Amino acid sequence: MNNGRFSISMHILTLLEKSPNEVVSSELLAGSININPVLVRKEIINLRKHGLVESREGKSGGSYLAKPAKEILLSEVYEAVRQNPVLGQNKNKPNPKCPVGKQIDKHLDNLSIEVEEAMLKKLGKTTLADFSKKFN
Amino acid sequence: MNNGRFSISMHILTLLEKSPNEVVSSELLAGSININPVLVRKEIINLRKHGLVESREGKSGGSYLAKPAKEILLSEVYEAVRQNPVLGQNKNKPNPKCPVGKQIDKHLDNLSIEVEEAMLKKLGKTTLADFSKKFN
DNA sequence: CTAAACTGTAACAAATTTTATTACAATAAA
DNA sequence: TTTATTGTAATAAAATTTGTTACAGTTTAG
Repeated sequence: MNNGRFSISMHILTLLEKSPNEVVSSELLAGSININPVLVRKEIINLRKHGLVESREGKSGGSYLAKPAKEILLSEVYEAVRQNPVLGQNKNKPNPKCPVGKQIDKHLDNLSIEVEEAMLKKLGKTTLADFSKKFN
Repeated sequence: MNNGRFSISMHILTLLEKSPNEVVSSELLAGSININPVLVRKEIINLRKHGLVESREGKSGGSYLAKPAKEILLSEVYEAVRQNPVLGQNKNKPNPKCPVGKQIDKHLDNLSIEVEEAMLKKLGKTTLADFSKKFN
């Protein structure tokens, strides 16, 4: 669940990267992403918690990158927004009386972890700076 | 969106693998997964469309694997249930007047494709038979 | 030193998506 | 020819995500 958060975070981070030495307001970010400023602020709280951005309150407040874009790996962004295993998970508990039902969650979790490792390895090869460079 | 389908499909396929030379009803599958039989049937329709299972209608009907478990790659299962890019996607159109907003969807899509390739490569190394062997 | 422009946060509402339920025609075996 | 089962549609309920409103707290600019 909760898809779309990676996109939103990447959008925020890219905009911040494009505004060095500036403090960007949630309103401005929301205008580019086209979502509600409150959602932006919530997402920023999360990014801050993971050490990717910093914010300043009060008038002419806003956010900025907590470290150089070259040092922000996209795998860090993924990990910051990650909530569930990539391969999903059962919401209902499978039947424990069934030999398959009894164990499937564990095996699917293991599989998900392996797949996630492969993803993170791939994402870890790109930095925010690399990503940002793609924009003309 | 729609997570949980990979788990459900894997559960179905594992149960079918564990019942060779048998035809398994949606009711029985639903009982192990602990979801509604109609959902199982819908998921089976999808798996059938992708050539992974076959079904028989009428009394003592049900489903069975369309080919040996050794020939079913978990990447095929993923592709069968795949609906959206792994990294998610924006629901709102970003602001086209913003240089970042204008291009971000394209760049995120490209990134998602690369990441998905890494995932599929990993998943392609395991067959349904391998997965099923993990169950005692 | 006060008004203005922000962030942080909570509470709630709306929209969307997922999951469940009910119902029944069609099919095929017993 | 009755019974168990799939296929499928329609609808309802539940869960999740997204949006909105409101406002206290903070900081800076004038």
